[in-house]
Amino acid sequence: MSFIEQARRRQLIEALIEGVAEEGYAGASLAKVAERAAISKSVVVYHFGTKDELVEAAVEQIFGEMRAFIEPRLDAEQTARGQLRAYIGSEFTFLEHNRAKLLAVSYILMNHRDAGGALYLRERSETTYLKSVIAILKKGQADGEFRSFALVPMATTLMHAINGALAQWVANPKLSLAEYADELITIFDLATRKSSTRATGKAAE
Amino acid sequence: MSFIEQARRRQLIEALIEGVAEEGYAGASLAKVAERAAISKSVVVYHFGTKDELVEAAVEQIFGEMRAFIEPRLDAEQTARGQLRAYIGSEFTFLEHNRAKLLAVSYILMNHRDAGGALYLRERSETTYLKSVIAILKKGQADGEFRSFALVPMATTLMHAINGALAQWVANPKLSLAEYADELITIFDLATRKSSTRATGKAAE
Amino acid sequence: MSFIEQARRRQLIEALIEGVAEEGYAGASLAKVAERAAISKSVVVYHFGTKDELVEAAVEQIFGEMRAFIEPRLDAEQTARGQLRAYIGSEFTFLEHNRAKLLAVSYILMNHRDAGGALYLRERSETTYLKSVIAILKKGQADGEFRSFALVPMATTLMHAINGALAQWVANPKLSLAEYADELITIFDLATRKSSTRATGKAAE
Amino acid sequence: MSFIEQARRRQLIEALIEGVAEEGYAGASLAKVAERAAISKSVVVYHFGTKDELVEAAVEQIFGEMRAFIEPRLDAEQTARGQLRAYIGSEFTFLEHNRAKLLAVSYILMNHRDAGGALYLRERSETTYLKSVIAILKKGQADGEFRSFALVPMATTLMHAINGALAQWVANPKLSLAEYADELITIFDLATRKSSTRATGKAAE
DNA sequence: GATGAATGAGTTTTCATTCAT
DNA sequence: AATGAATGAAAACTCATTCAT
Repeated sequence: MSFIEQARRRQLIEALIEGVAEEGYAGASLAKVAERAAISKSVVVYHFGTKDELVEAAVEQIFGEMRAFIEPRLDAEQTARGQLRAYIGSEFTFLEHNRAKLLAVSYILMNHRDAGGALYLRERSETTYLKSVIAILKKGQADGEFRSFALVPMATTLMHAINGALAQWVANPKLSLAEYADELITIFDLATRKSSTRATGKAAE
Repeated sequence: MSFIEQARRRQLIEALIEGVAEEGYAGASLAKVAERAAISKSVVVYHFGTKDELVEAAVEQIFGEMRAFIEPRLDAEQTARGQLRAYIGSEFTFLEHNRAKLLAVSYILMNHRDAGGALYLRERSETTYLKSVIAILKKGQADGEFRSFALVPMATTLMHAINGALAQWVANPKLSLAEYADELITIFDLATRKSSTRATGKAAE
Repeated sequence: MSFIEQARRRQLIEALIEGVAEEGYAGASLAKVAERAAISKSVVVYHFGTKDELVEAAVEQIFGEMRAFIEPRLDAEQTARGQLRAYIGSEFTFLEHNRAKLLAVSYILMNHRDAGGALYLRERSETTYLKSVIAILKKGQADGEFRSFALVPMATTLMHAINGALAQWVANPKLSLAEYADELITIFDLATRKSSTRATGKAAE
Repeated sequence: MSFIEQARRRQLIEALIEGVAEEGYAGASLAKVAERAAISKSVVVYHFGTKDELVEAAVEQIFGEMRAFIEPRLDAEQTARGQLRAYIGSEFTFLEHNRAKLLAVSYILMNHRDAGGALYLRERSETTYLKSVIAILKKGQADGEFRSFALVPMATTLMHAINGALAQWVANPKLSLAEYADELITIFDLATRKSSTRATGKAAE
């Protein structure tokens, strides 16, 4: 892929993200993206072939960035409990610097359907992100750090809790994300730990 | 409002709900609603004046039904802890019998914007539903049942947790909602109770 | 169907026919049809739902008119030979007064494809028109009027011969259709009759 | 013209022919041709300047090949009757090995128009092919082999008869072209010969 | 020789809305 | 109370072509 092509693709994906973050999924229209990028609609088609491919490329990219940001922070932790805190913390850090991206993703996952009307991207997000949270939870149970609970509801709740933070932040931009993150860390610490365990650190304060 | 008018409105709102639940927010178009109700587009306009008014009427109605279902179940509980469990339980019971309605609401809240591009319905849902959860949490803290935590993140998390259950259920229709509800009850029981409190019953198992 | 609806459909079909006759299949575009009818594109969609339905409605109508014109003229003849002459003669008479319609049909049959890329209308024309010619030929052979020959090539040749006349007429509008018809009558008279038969009348001159 | 240039032109013309034969005139678009040839659109433009020139080059080439195939076979015959049979026979032989080419030509002749909207290629085909048939017919009449008939209708009918065979073959690929050719030979033998003439050979069987 | 990039005009279709009846 | 008719704007996409490299 040529340099100019890469630049254009990046520019168009950015335009899409901004548009969707501001206007909702309607901001993903070829016309809106082209206007934001100050080019003609056909350029978008030229570089992506299809609206769907643009949207999917954007999601892939954001997912990739998130993974690249979060994974090393998880690997730096030994305990499942530490990983859980690191997961929430790094999601929030990422969120803080990528509001538009996460907003865009959440609009797209809710609205983007293939020709058959299926929400295939939703599924992909589940399998990608849910799985990594579930892995942490499983490890915590295996290591005796976590109590026994059903994995899917806990993981789903955590992911939607972060999404809820995003929604709150959008509604109220003065919200302190750091404090919000601490609250979530405590909530999931309490929700997952073995009840006999005397919690130490923040969660027990 | 005449009887026939009421019937029509109910019919059209139902058509909208089905359409949105199946096809996403695109299912809210006048043409789709009219087709589903097997009448002409102009009838919809006649009874609601505007697409927006139809959509908003649908949301109002669903919100009303939820309130009517949940509130008495909350009032039957004395303790905040009991109310919290009742809240989650009755949300799930409602969900079980009103999948399409809640699905439709979640699509609409995410997509419906006024002429100026504002998501005003989202705000309304927050003020309505969040507030009732916050009231429970506040009472629990005042009565010494709950630990000290920030109200908004906890309430937001709970509401999005329920939304997460809906999403999981849509993706996997065989999911046991009762078990899922129990898990959530435990999670929020653990997350809210005073740490010194020795939980009894399910939550502590 | 209301009166105004019928009128619009007739008008739009007419616009389509004129457009296609003048500009080829490209003249069947919604924009061109709408412009010719001096209305907006959406009116066409309103009345036909789809471009394909408009095109197919036009073809049906023309086929119907042809059938209505030709069939009684065939029924008025007792012998196969007479029917063959009547067929050619009435096709030419029809052609003379419906140049645009037949031109349009021939463009459409050559170009109109369904979503899968199949030329389904061609097939329909074959089964409709070829069959009636084949019936005449069969009868002629059964009655001993015609020699033995393969039905499909003869029928196909006749139909394409008439199409050829249309093409010639378009290229050269001063062409005498009556004389051309006489030539074709003779050609197919000679081609079909029993070789022992002494032809009488024009064909044998 | 360099060797590589020639090769490219041949390749592109071939891609055009295949595309048009399969998809109709829409298969003649630059994008489709380029995709079929697995090169970029600009290559097509580079070698032909214009879509129209590509299309016309393709037609020229096919016409040339037909002429090269048929002419010697005509020259090998002394009598007009023999030439007529040879013409039909060699057209069919050519057709049998060049289905896509003839299909493509027939789509192009029907659809390709210049900027002014004129079907100039049609005219060219008439003057090229019709003329050679007319020459045969004229000779047959001059030599007393053929009866008196109008030249244009007979020649047009013959040419369209062959086209009809192509159409039948496309609709029904199991069709025996050899038998079909024999039928046409007989038909035009009977249609052209002097009525007193006792036909010999196949036509009179 | 070949191609990547861009474009404006064109395609069919969906949409919310207005208006007269 | 209902609806048929019409519309302009917008949607995604295709097309032939131009231009710089």
